[in-house]
Amino acid sequence: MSDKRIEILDIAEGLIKTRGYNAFSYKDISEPLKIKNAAVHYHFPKKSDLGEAIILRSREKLKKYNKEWRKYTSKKRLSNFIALYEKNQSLNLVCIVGALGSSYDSLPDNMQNSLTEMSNEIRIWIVEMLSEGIANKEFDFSEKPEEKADLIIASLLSSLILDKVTRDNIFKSVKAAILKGL
Amino acid sequence: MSDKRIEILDIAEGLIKTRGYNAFSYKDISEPLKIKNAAVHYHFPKKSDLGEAIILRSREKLKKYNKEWRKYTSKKRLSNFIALYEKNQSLNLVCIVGALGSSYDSLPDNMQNSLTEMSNEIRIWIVEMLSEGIANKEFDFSEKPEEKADLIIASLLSSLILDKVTRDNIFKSVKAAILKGL
DNA sequence: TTGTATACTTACTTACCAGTAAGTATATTT
DNA sequence: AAATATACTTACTGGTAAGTAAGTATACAA
Repeated sequence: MSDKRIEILDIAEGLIKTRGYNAFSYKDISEPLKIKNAAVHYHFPKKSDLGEAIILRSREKLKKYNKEWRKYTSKKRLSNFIALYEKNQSLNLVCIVGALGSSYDSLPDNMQNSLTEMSNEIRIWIVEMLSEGIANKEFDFSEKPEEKADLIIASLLSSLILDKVTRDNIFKSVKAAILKGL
Repeated sequence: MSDKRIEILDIAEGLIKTRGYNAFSYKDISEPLKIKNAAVHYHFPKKSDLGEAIILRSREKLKKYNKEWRKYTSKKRLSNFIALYEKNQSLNLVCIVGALGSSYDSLPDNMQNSLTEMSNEIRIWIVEMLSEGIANKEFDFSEKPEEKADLIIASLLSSLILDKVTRDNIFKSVKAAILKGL
């Protein structure tokens, strides 16, 4: 991947995570990079191509982490997963699923499909993490792993949204509540 | 409030809850009502007026429920609160805070402010509900009411988003997990 | 050295969107 | 009966957005 392509993806991802898919234009990307709007179209002919590329890049990153973290305990893996959201929070960003999911019906088909696949990949991953933690007695909770996973993912996702809206630190208390419940 | 004004608010609220604030136009409202786009501008001169009116109407509704439900037990009140989300879920809608909050930085100032006030009103309300439930032994949990309230609000909010994205029933398991944790 | 791929710029089209000014129909008030 | 308020329509402006066609500069390869 060329440098410019990566720079475009980085800027667009930031815009999606603060303003959403429908509130940015190619001008918002081309201006800070000091190129023309048509240059962005050269790399990503349609806006939906750019949107899909951002989702795919995120899915690749998660796949990479999934592999890398296999050597760690379940506890450590979950803690690392929470740290991914903490990173967004420190930059005042919403996560991709939250940013795009809330306007799901307005998204082009290719983005809807890739986003759906992404969120299901995350769910499977976390269920696996929790099930293993229960099996080797690192975790102790009464809910079904699927139920627990959904609760964790859901609360992390929206704590980022609520952090912006309430102008308070919801993430902190949600993180504490999640760890207490394991 | 006139009939048309209410009809406009209803349609716009549905559009926000499925597509987000930046993905609908006055044409999307005027067409189904069989009026001209300028007629919508007559009722709400600027789009941000319409956006703010939708938030304000929601806040009024919540204030009304807050009053009406005072006669009920804490358990019943919380159950009613969850039912508000269940209503959205059954219509495949995201809640207002989720729909607007995820693109917070793109919203006009008046909407940002009203949305922030709304979410803080909800937090105060739920903390009150939980604190009373603890005091009269209807509830039994170890977290601080503030922490618990944030977890409940956060998980409800994003279960609606994740329902759309995963095309599964996250809300159901999140609701179960919340009730189990009280 | 000629060709070809890459990474753009220039210049444009088409379309839509928010917003407005001016006029019209109808009902209500004075 | 005249004046006024309400709820629009008609007709328009200015701006911006997505997307494209054609041309240019550079590097590297045949």
